[in-house]
Amino acid sequence: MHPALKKYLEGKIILSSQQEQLVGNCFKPLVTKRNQILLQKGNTAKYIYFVVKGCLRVFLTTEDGSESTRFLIFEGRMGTAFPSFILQQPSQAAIQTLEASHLLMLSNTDRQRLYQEVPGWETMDRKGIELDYIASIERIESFITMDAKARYDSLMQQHPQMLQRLPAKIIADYLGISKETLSRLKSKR
Amino acid sequence: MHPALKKYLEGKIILSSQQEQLVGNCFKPLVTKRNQILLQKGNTAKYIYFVVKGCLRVFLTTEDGSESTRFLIFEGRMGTAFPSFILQQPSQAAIQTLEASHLLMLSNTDRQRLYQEVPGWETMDRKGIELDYIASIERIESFITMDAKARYDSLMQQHPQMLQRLPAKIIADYLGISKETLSRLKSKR
DNA sequence: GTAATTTATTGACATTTGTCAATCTTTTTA
DNA sequence: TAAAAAGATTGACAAATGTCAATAAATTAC
Repeated sequence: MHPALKKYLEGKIILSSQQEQLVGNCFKPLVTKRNQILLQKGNTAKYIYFVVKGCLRVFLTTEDGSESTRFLIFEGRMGTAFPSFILQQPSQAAIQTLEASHLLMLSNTDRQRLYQEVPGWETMDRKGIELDYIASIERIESFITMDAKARYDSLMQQHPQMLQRLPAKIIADYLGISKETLSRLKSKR
Repeated sequence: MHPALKKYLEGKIILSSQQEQLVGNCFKPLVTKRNQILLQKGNTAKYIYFVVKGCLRVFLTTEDGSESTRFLIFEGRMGTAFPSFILQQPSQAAIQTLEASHLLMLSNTDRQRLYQEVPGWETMDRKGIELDYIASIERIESFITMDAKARYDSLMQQHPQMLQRLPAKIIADYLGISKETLSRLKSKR
């Protein structure tokens, strides 16, 4: 098993060496360049990605060519185009790497297999989904209760590394604002 | 077991009569009036609510007294102040009934008990959480990609009953807009 | 290393949305 | 049923944010 995945699982679940091997085999390594498309809009998401190194972006594209970032996934985290992956339906969103990345891919079938063959895996996974869901609830609240400036400040406080690492236009559409507005917010202290 | 709950579980899980009794006992009935507070902001959510009849509102209050609706929960659905319930931390949000309601309450400890004693319960619950999470992702997307009018039209199409049943000001803050703006959107075609 | 491309900033202006206040309507309660 | 409370609408105006265009800066690719 990849040491980064092992670290991720530490404290979340205890695996026998046999189980560890099974889990390790289910996560297939993938090394990508920057700006590589992992999932095209319209295709069905087959994998969840664990990010060992690099960064993924799940984003929407509209008819007129504009893009909106639904999620960003950094080192030590898992993610995918969740609705498509769970419902096994064509994805509204696409997935791309924002940096050269090292990934571990878990297929939907292997995911089911882990549920069945590794006691405790489903509980661990459920708890992970619960936390992701909570994060998304908090993001919804940020849209309901905060203006653009407040959302930016909040992001700056919670994920300062995001701002340094990613182009501002990605941050802007993650926040749901135009890149010009973000640029002005930054200078406006 | 309450017939509404039985109907909810139908097709999701198969229970022995003994298990059915256990589940039925875990969900405690509660009859409320309109505008009754089920959870105060600052308290920790102890229950998930299944709505047999009526409607719940999970909402945020700010210092200046304004309110924002985080979630609305109608008949045949379950919900609570999710972050507080899962993390067992003081809730940012409060819960109130918007109508006289019939509820079934599941405590956190009984929830754990069902996980342990009813095979398949956790799987069913996980799938429910996945769907709720998907719904919240779609709501995030609505904030990133749509303006107020588009969000209103979308809600009107997906949940027309909500608009008829609830005061417009509740709808407005669910959409993240002022009640005046909503009022204008409605007349504007 | 330089050209090409992408990204960021800034200004001018348009549009959307919010706020406040007044009034009208509906619903609730006594 | 009448009074009171809550909710909805509308106008006037302010504030926030978007759009378009020009330019500057940074990054990427050859």
